[in-house]
Amino acid sequence: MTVQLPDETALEVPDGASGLDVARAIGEGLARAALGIRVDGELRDLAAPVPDGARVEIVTARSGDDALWLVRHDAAHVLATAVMELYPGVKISIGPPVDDGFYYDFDFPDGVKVSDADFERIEAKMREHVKADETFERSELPVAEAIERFRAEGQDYKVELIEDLVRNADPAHPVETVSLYRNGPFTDLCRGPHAPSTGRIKAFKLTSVAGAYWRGDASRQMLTRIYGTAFLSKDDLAAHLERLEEARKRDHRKLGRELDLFMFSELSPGSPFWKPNGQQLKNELTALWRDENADRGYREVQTPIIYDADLWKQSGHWHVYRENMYFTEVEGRTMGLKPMNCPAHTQIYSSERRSYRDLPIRYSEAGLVHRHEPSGTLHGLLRVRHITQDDAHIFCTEEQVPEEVQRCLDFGFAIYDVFGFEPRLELSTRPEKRVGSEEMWDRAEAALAKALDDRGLPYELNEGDGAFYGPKIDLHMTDSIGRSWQLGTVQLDYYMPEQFGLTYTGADNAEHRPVMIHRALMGSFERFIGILIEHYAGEFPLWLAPVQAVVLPIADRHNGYADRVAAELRAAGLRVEVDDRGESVKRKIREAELRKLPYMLVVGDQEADDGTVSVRRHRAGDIATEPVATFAERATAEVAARTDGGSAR
RNA sequence: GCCGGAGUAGCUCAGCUGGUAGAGCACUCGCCUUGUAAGCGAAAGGUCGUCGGUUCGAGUCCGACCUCCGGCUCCA
Repeated sequence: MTVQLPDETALEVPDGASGLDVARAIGEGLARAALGIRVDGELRDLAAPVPDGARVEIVTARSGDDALWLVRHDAAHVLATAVMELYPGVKISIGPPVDDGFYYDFDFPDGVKVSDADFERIEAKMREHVKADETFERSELPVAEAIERFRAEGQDYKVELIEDLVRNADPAHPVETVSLYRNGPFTDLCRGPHAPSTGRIKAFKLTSVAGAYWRGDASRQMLTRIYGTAFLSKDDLAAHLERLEEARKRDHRKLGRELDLFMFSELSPGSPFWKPNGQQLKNELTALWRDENADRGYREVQTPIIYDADLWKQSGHWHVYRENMYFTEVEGRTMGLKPMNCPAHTQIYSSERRSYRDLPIRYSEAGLVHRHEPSGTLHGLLRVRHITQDDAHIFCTEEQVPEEVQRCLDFGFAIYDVFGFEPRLELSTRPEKRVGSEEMWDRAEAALAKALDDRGLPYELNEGDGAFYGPKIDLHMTDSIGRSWQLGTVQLDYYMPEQFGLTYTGADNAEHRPVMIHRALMGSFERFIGILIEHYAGEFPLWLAPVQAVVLPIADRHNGYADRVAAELRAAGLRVEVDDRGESVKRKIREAELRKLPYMLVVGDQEADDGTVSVRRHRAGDIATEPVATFAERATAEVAARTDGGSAR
């Protein structure tokens, strides 16, 4: 028979040849290096038979993700092997490879707690199995036998997995057998594939331990998940750990403290305190948002943060969202802090009679909302309870929906472009806890999908993750260590206009129901700034930098001149400090560099005589000695352009 | 909310098996008057997250709670 190789050549191999046979036919060296194969696009064991005419690709350490996937999958099994030996009575569940490594979930016997202090011991045991270079052997077992086997071993989770496999199978292709993989003393229920043997894991490390619900279900058993990572060389592992270390340096929580941007207090968990520097940055961002809103036909409003529960009953929040809201009793009335601005905006809408000629009406609000996020989910600025949204609600006719949604997307991309962000798009559809009719959801979901498709934008379908009142298009960004966060959102809502009885008078002089579009582009200033800090690693573009320049007099006698320079620059609209402490220039520069201040202006006898400043740019070093006015022009132009001035990394 | 870990000076961290707290940097003061990433010296600074327990004695051991960190669930 023949197989197709990636370079389009055909290779003659004996009937029934395995992947290894194919590799051998190409070369002995390749056969030794082979970890697995891709057959017609599917990753398989090296030992798997190859069908006649198949396209076969040999996976080696140089195959990138395929190779990592195999080795990490292997490492997960080796982890389970070690844990089974060290902790008799442990029950195993699942252990897949993931983005940066792998994990395995265990149910340890009562009283056994595993922490990272145990990693050394577990890793040592894992090393033994890697060194032994145990072969991964695949076998197939009839379902009944497999269940019996795992039941006998007390591996209840495996039994449940097999039973579910059988139950959820396509009736046309019932599951009759399951595959097992054995390495050394350990056998696991596993679909595969695996590399030929444990010795192919050239470098691994356990990284963390965490709780994880069995099958991701919060009502079920909490298992212990051990995370690790594995690579094809020690250098790759070292490089990976190095990257993690670098990522930690740009963690917004660390930079927020170091750069004096914000702080937290135990007395108000999940609520940032903006310090002057952080507030300055937030103000600049708000100014950008205001400018852009004004350009696009939005009118800014501000609404109260606390309302009678009646409002929340009418909006649906009371029924669906109460758990996440803060309530208080005042003179016998139940009042709730707003978790969203939408009901408030409907009040303004319905305060007047509206004509079709008025639509679309676009209200924007830097709205302050409070949500009682579960304590375990709070995370710096990225998950807070005190949220300032760059919110807006558009009231329009059904016909106007497509254009308004497009405008929102355009607006979002325009904002993200300022920072060089490339968000990932998601379309989130009807959730389980929802309001409104199925027909309404069909209509709304179709409208959003069409908006994305019309522009050919790639997006992910996130089923069941919509808002309770309507589907949404979300813009996601990742933080410094690769966690994804939702920022912007555009939500289509037919429900709330109905609930609040919103109307407009049409050209036919009859009353009609408007449609509401909820949209936040940055999402919240808190989360957006968190991402921004990590994106810039705290080295903000000039327009955002809380302090844009610091004047550094060389000796006390230059303080007067330094003050005059600062005054001139402030008059030009720049945010300038003078460091007139009796410290050395070296020290002042070092500290300014650590504060990541964009410009340092050194002034001494020479500069005072000539009316100049010696300009040093953060990271770049000395760039010029120029008249104060020239520097002012340089800096104000940079600010006006809202460019990153080359500081983004 | 759930599982695990952690909480010592403003920050980063020491403090062995219980014997009433220590360093560097920062802050304050003094000297130095400085030319592109740390000048020198002195003083000061802590209810060891909170509350309770064990003990002659608790930063250290035990319990509860709070907050933070890593995940899980959740993220309207």
